[in-house]
Amino acid sequence: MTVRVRFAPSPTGQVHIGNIRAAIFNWLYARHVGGQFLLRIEDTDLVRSTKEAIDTLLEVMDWLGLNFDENPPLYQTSQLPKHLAAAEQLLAQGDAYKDNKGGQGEAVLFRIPWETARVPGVTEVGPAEIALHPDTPLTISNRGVDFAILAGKGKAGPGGASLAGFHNLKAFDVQGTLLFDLDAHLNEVRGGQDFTVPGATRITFTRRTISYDDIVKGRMTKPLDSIKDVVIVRHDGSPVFHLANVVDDITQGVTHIIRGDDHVENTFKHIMLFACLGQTPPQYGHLPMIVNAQGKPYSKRDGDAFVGDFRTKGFLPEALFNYLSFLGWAPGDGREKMTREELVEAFTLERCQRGSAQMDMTKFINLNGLYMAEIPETEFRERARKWVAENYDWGRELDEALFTEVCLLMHSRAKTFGDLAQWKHFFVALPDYDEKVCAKQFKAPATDALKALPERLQNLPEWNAASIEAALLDVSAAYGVASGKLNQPARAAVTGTGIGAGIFETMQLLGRERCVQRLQEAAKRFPA
RNA sequence: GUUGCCAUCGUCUAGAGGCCUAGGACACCGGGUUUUCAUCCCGGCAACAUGAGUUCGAAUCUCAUUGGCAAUGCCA
Repeated sequence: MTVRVRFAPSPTGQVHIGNIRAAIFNWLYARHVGGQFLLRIEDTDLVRSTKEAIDTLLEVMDWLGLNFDENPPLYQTSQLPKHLAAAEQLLAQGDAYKDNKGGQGEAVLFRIPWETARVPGVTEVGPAEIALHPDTPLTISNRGVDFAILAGKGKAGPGGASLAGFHNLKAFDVQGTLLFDLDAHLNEVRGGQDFTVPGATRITFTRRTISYDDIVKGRMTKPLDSIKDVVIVRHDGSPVFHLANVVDDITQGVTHIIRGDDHVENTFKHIMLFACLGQTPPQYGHLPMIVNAQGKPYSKRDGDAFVGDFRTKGFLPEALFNYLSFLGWAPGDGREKMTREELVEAFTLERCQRGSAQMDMTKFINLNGLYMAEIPETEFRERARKWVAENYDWGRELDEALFTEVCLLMHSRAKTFGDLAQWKHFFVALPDYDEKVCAKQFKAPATDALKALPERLQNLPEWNAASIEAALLDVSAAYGVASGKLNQPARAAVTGTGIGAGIFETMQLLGRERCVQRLQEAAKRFPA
């Protein structure tokens, strides 16, 4: 059977790296096994879903090269009739019921099945017992068992779950007297009669669990007495995520569901939904969350981790793709910088991490720098040219020959295209002087040497890096500045900063006139 | 509260009982590449959450504790 996986975002804002990482892993898995990668837009939240969000999502996926099969994607809103039909089917089968649970009107609830022969992975584990808080009466009905548990320090805690969780339920009071025996009233309860049992302090029942094998986390188990019936259609008639999600996965023939850790609890309900709809549940794999510097999973409110932001900051899509692939996964052979093809080749869900991973911007910037360095010179120049034209005032029109030279000189120093903002001084009359750097550099005896430099430069017979260096050395000697110690002051005066390419080459590129002009300007602005 | 999941250097990770006095990468510190920055090279710092057990032997297995996260919605 062909593997079919999907990425199912809800277009209610920007996509953050947690979401897109799930998309990347799905994509990688599909491409690795030669399966299909599907896109489904879960736009059922009509209030918050926007066209813009869908557009940015598509744009970001395209930018990252996350091509999906079966275009156009499936829009969840288009599936409404199928969702409702599924709810009808469940209702007709007795697997769902209507109830005015929240007092807002009648909703449809999926009933955790009492008979579980249809559901894979359900096993009886044996007798269980729960201590109850006596202030809240125990209620038993076809909609579930409800009670307050006796928590630490005699406090009451919320308890209860679906009726299916409590086979052979018996309730006792503090003396041990049997107050209620579900087996004796089973038909009445399942027929719709409610029972209230005040004064119960202890219940016993046969515990059953549902388990499945998670591709990344291993065998997962949850007791049925911790699962409540779930609303699948709201009082206003709109289907809820659980229903829509499962029905769409059936429609799209999804075989493997790879998603974030936060969905593990839902999985048990979804498996039962699949089973009650007559389908074999797909395979599940739950990815660890990506957390921020505070250790919290990224949310739409984090602002900083939107995928689109990395693009506008000048990061390379292949670097982001590579970096995100390594959050929660590693090939195990020490490789870290891998091409998309290598990643597809090496990727397996079995090697996914189980614990959450924190994004480290520094490491990402470093990796991006590696990718930047590797761009061939001509291509780099074209991309850089485009970048400055689109992002900076000074970049729209500039000396093209000079730009080519600057690229050659500065390429290795650019970790992201965003770093190109520092190239500004090459293309404008005066640099933006960094006050702190200048204050540090402009001190005697360097200042005097600096003042003498313009004249010296004017008279240089040749203008090249070697002659400039000689001139600096000369002036240094004349004013008692140690050899080489004039370089940084000169850099500050000419470029405004303390960092950059070799100062002689930089000055050569800038040209004699501008160097002289800037040296004089610096002397004026920062009289020592 | 309850249930579930997770736990190796600051961060991402390697590690599936002896190959581990725990390896790599980023960051950091020091040095070198004709004294900035970047690149490159060399060196250094730095971790198995804690406690019991199983075993001849445990980062690896078991249990407990602690901590983190998640779920517990008519959000998705």
